[in-house]
Amino acid sequence: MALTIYNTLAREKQVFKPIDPKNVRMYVCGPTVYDFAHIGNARPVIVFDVLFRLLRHTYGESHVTYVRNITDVEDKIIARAAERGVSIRELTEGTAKVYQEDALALGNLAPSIEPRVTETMPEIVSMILALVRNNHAYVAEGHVLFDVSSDPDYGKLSRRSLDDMIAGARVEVAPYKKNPMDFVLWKPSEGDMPGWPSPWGKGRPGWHIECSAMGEKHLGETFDIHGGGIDLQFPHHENEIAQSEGAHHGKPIANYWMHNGFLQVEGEKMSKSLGNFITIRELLAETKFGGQAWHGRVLRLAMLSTHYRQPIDWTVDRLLQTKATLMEWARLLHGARAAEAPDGEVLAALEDDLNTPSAMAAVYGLAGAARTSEADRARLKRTLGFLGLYADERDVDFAVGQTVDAAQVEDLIAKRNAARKAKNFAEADKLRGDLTALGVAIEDGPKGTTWKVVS
RNA sequence: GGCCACGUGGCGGAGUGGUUACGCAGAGGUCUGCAAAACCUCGUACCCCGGUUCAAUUCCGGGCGUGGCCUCCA
Repeated sequence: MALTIYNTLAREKQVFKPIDPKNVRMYVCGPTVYDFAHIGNARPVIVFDVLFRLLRHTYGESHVTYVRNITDVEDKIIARAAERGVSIRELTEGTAKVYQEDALALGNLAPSIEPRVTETMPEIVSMILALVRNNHAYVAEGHVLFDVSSDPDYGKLSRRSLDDMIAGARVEVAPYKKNPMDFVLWKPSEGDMPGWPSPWGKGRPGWHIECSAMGEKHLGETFDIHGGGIDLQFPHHENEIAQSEGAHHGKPIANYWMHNGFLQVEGEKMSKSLGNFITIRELLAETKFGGQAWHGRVLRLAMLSTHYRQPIDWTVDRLLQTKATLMEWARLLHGARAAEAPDGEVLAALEDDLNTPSAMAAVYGLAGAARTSEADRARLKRTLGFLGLYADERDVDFAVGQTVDAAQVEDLIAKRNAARKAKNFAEADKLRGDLTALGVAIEDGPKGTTWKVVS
């Protein structure tokens, strides 16, 4: 079966045809590193990691290039660094490191390239020069602005017309703009603000140009897939298209645009003012959400349980259910060997525009078969590994931060079994109650009593 | 105000113009000292109102609800 992708540009599912099967190229907008990433930021990272894995499987591991940038120049970074009294570099390096650790903990592969804006200045400046040369940009009061009226296709991704945008605009229009929708490519930096030399004086790039420049630098003028959150569709991606295609004489920047849906927390928009703002780090290492810390793979599977284009509601309930599922699989797979290839049904579901819920249905079927068949166990292990959902964890590993005293548990079990032998069932049941209170469930099997930590 | 998504059984969540996934929870059963695990059985749901159609949850229109973008938030 062929991979199909919902292309935002066309508003329909299309069969994916790479420009060069020997080098399939994907760009995904990464974080602006001024603060820890929140759980909403994790969605595109996980979703496009699954796509990365699928592409690697289809075209070969060495034939896919995945670029996910780190934006380390931005006004919010400048403000935050000043606020904390640290250097910009300290702030961005520290935040980027946490981001990479978080991404890894969520079971993601590292992208092929993680470029930084600070390392892309020459390319940014030369792209702006090209835009000025092609009459798509103009200089005004030390700024360089993109002239939207020069681009008849402006608005093609978000399907808005310039007229609509201007009518609905509530933006304060800078006096030096020719058109209210014109956006900044380069702006002046004064005093000790971070700045780089340019033909227009010391300055720094505007918000959108960095992605255009990094895409071109690492993937060429036209690449296959561009991904990101739906909220970036306008203006960020629209402007990326305008810039890259303006600089490249109309050559498309990407053939397929993919957008993941928004995330809500317990039915509400996540926001600092509502007090439900939650970072990946807090979910992994603190007990702020749902009273416990969560294993990264729990967060990953929870994210993949909804199709990427649907809105997702991030709830404690969902995490509890997901965790139980993963613990079950981990118990089932302990000691299993991995098969050669992931399950065909799962792959087929993923090839249908990354239908992860449908893929999970196939996984459940496999898990059922795996209870009695060693071959299916092997296949399940390989498939979950492929999805980034299993790497030989034990079930207890998913119960993050819930430590139990194994010696105490064994002792209680021994006492209970003694009571059972003596047919003192009232005492046996009391001891079981004690174990339950410790968060331990027991099973009397033919080979004796086993126990496990439960959520 | 303008533009755009989404609304499925108790919960989560695919999908489809007519045979209605899958997971969790729940009910009954086999089993068990009691349980658990395992296994078997059980759920005809698709926001509202019109329209198209032999037939709509699925297509079209309107309404309501939720959310997104237009305020450099993925």
